[in-house]
Amino acid sequence: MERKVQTRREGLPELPNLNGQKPILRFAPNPNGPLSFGHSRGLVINGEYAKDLDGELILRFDDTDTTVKPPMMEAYDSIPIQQEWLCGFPAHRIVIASERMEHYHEYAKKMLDGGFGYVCTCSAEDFKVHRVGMTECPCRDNSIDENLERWSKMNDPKEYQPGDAVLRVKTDMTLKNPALRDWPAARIQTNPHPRVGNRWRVWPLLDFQSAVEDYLQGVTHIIRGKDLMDSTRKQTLLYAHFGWEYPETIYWGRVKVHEFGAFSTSQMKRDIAEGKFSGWEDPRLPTLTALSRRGIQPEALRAFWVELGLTQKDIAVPLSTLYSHNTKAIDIKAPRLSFVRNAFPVVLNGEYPKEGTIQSHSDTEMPPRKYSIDEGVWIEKEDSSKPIRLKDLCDIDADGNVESIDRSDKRPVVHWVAGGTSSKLVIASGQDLETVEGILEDNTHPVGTIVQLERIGYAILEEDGLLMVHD
RNA sequence: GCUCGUAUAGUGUAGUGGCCCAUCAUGAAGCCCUCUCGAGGCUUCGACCCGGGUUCAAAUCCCGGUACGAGCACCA
Repeated sequence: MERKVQTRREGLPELPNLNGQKPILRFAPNPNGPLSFGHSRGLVINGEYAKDLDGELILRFDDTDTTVKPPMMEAYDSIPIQQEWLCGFPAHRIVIASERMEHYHEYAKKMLDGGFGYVCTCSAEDFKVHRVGMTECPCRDNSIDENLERWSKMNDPKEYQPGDAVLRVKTDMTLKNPALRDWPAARIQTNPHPRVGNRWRVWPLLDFQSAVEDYLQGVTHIIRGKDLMDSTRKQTLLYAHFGWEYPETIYWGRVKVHEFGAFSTSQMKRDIAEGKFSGWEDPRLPTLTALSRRGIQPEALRAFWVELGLTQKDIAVPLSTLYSHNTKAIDIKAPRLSFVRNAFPVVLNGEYPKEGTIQSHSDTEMPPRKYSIDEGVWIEKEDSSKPIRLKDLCDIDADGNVESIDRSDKRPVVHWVAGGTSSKLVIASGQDLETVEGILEDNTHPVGTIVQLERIGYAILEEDGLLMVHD
């Protein structure tokens, strides 16, 4: 009996409603800090589609909030670098929202002119009562002229102050979903923006700014977290007012990586300021710079996210899944090296080759490593005082007497160092930084080389020691 | 409370009515190879949330239940 082999879809699912067009995708972080692991999903998914379908990836800085999550100037420079590192190509366009404010103002005014927006002077608390009670606020029925006048008052420093008035999109106060009822589109902020200072007073909120910008840029597909589902619905209502067609939208669910815990950009910023972490590159942090420093390869990150796919399911994945992809990326080019922790000296008695070479990598043609022994070697304390096989050298008994050059039995094979240099291996485990002292085999690999420490795992050579990649 | 969404092995994932006693990866266990607890090869383990309905036929469609998650900000 023959059974047909089931066809399994490889990679990302097909993009819906492509209709032969090249997709225009975007990834829009808030530049209030460097990119982190969480951002990498959006970058990878949007980037892979843009690359595979010969479309375009827009990198957009949604930096219209100067109060709650104010922008950080260095992020404007670091984010494009991190984006290119991760995606493997630079974004086709970079859009900075704070420099396109005149467009948002233009469409805000069109909204008022068209009678589908209004300036609301109710307090947030008062409006909440209307939202919950499905009642209309008094500002809703004001004339277009009244609204235009109030709009200019919002923009006038001598008139409305922050909190006095917001611009709202007129939807329907009896909509089933409370989130959609006359949602806010813009508000007054007087904190200076790091890029454009106090040039603007009325700033758009995400749902409005993003919607207008997606339209202006001709975005065809929006792929984002399902927490933004209501954003889509709000923006679709706005698009209907303008007579635009909303892009195809796809969502992914929440991802929890247990080892990373709950890091937020603002929390990390505080912890770094308090000295809890050494900086954005601290190997304990889930930032892209830290991951890169720790030897995580961009292709591993890409394979990881593509494999998780685009389901709306909430998932929890262990970091070991990412590590498994990373091993595939680094093993083939990682030279082997010995690092002896808790070094214990063993004097060798008997005949054995005092000089020789050992393979650097059993599956590649890497130049072999040389060793030279005076009278003994270092082994790990845990391996001492029992018969062992010194890897690639000889069998010895518990006292260091050489028993055989060839492997004679199934005794454990142990790594060792002759000479060597004392070094340290730093291991980031959760919130802790563990340092292990040891002796590293002499080598000429440059800083930044990812090596495999035999019987320990992968590590990256740094100026002052070794940083554990993963095992 | 209201609204929206999701539910396949330990963890992820494929699968849109019959090729499914369910795919692939990861994980665990074991074997082979290898002078690493690495890499590679092989074997084994292990799942369609529950209850109804539609149908000749349901993991797949419909309805309830349950669980989990998200939104209801003058944050993104």
